Amino acid sequence: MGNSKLYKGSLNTIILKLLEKNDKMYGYEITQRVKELTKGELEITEGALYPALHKLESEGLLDVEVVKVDNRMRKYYKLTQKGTTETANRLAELEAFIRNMEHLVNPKWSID
Amino acid sequence: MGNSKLYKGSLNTIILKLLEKNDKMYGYEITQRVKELTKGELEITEGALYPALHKLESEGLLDVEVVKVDNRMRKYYKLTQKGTTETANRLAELEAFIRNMEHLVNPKWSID
DNA sequence: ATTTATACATAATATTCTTATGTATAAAAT
DNA sequence: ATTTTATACATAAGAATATTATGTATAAAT
Repeated sequence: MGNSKLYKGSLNTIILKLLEKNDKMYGYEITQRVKELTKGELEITEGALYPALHKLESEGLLDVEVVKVDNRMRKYYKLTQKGTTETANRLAELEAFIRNMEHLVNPKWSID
Repeated sequence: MGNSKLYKGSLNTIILKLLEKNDKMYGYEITQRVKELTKGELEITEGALYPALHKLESEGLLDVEVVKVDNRMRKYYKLTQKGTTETANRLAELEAFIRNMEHLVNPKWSID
């Protein structure tokens, strides 16, 4: 993903959040949406995305529905109930992460 | 590091930033400082920290100075000139990352 | 005397991602 | 007409980064 190593570990959270907002999406759509939302700065690679989707499905966080559009396959993913709960948890973790990084990188208070 | 997977990839940036602020630090000190600054939420493991410090040193971003205090060894690390430059780059990347994650997770504008 | 804290280190394993490769159809460009 | 680009999925080999487990050694606290 992208050029920066910082995204490592955040792909699942990104996928879950997009599905929370958009009800159902397919893989290729996710890559394009992320590109748009980050103005081209974040490009999800297929080698990361598809295994991630499969894993989230196997964990019971996503349901899949295969559809044929213009003679091409699409696999639409949507959050399960468990997935919706887990998304809230992941988002809380993300916010905690960002708060912590801000403390470390731009501390408003300091013990020095 | 911690419980969340999100920190994967950010350890180097954290180390560099702490050294930018504190001139020189030793490994154990870094683990304790991070723990304090995050109110215990982020605990750097030694198995991640020491290899990271060695790598940053081998890349020429850190200089090391071995000191004996109370008959115990300490390896003090500090930024090289190259390390100072690289720290600025990494911090800019971190800020870009956080902006992008905010766009993805809490978009102020939306194309939907 | 034992445990906890300080202080370093590395090996085996797990996780996550990149890069490369593969299949297949539709649309656009040459 | 043919080649390239876009759409749409997938997986395997390898790199990068972290966890867990283990090891050495000294000082302080229980």
